[in-house]
Amino acid sequence: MLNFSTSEENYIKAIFHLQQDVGPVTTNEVAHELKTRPASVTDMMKKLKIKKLLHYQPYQGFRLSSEGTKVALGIIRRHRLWEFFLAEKLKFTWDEVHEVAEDLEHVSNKKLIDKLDEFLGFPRVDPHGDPIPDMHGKIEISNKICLSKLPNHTPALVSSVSDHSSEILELLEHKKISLGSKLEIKRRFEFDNSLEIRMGRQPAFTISQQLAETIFVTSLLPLIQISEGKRNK
Amino acid sequence: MLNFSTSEENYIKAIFHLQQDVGPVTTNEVAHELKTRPASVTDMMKKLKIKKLLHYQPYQGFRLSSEGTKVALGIIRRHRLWEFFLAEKLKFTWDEVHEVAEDLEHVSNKKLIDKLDEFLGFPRVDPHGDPIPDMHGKIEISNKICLSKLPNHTPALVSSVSDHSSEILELLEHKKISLGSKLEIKRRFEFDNSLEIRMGRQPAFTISQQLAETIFVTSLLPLIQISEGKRNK
DNA sequence: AAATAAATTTAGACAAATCTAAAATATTCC
DNA sequence: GGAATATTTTAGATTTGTCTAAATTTATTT
Repeated sequence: MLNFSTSEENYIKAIFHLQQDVGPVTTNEVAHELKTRPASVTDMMKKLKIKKLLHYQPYQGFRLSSEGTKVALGIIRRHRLWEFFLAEKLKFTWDEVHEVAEDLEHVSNKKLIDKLDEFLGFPRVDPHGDPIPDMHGKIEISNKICLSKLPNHTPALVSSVSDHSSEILELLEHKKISLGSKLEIKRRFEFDNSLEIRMGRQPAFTISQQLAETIFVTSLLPLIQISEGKRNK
Repeated sequence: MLNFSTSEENYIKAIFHLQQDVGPVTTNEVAHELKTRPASVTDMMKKLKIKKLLHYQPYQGFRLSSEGTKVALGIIRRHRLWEFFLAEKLKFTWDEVHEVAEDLEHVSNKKLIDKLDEFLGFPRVDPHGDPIPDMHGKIEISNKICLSKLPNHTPALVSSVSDHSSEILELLEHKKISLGSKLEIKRRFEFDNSLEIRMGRQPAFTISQQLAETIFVTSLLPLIQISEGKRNK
């Protein structure tokens, strides 16, 4: 595996993350994500295309190639292992780890990362609950669903949180929700889409729509797959 | 404290190390140390002079300013803490740590480094026996002397080794010499400047001039200061 | 299906860090 | 002390990654 510049790595990572949600990634999306200009994105896309890391036709958006995906998973592995290290060993709080890991992830010494992985006990998820790719680039795909889509009266475990800010951390700590918490929805309020939640034997409490949309859970019961109509055409 | 580019940091660090030995540092010395061209060094020196990190007059060589020294000590602190981490926690061997630390040292998040320091138990020296500056930039100055200058029959502790290669590691392991080993010189041979060494109750053995010159020791007895004539004029 | 708006790309410029080749300065040696 | 040599600096080019402004392509509206 070749080496890439910090800048190239940031583009690859951004595209990987943007790809998760939708189909092909657009110039503007990447520019917004990386706080750079669309023209700079175009320049870099040409470079990454030449290096065969992505598929790209002018004006058509881009998709990582399989090689590009491998590279992205390597970067994400490094990022998440460092996040785990920072939280677990150095006692950083949840909201602080991301920024530091942004720098550490670009140190791309394979032996370093594999030994770090071993030192940490081969953790499966980072402090936000996101899965850590293994040394071969394999990543766990879990059955996470957004809490706002969990059916009522269905016990589930909190498995990740998609916002990493100190503000959400403050709220989650106040409500004593953390990764692994078991909860279920008792009731949904139509007015503001807030949810009444039950955790263990504690009294029920409500959480806002915004919060419910950032929490992801794994159901403890098999869920009936709700069809979302046609998949991507 | 401002931030500096990886390249600027490498120049600052090189000058700091080269300064240790002699007086002002020359363009060629830095170029050689950093495997770059003299013209590149001159360019960077102008930049660092403007940033007040060093004193420099064309053709006169350079010296770090007190600000530049502070920056250098920060880089060295990061480098040596990471080396300690790699050796102690990730079980890297002695000769492997330097290269990886060369990359990690440029991640300059103060909180990261101070928490790493704490996690490691505030180590005083890195795996080669070189002192680690503390969070205020204070560095221990020890009374190390080169083993080749230790008087005969004077017990001393091995306190650092100035070569970090796998070749010297192999030799030191074979002779069972490590940091903290107590030894004394029994006899010197004029022919090749080899030394007969005694470690504990083991049988004496000899070491070459080359090896003696890379090992530094702290005498367990106060040594008479040998005058070296005039200091720097 | 034009006209307008939005997104994307191109063209050209710039800063950082490097290089080569030539010029300037210091040093060494007879 | 002056010629030869070594060192250092300058001048100008190159690469990477960025930018602005203008041109091009695609999408949206009426």
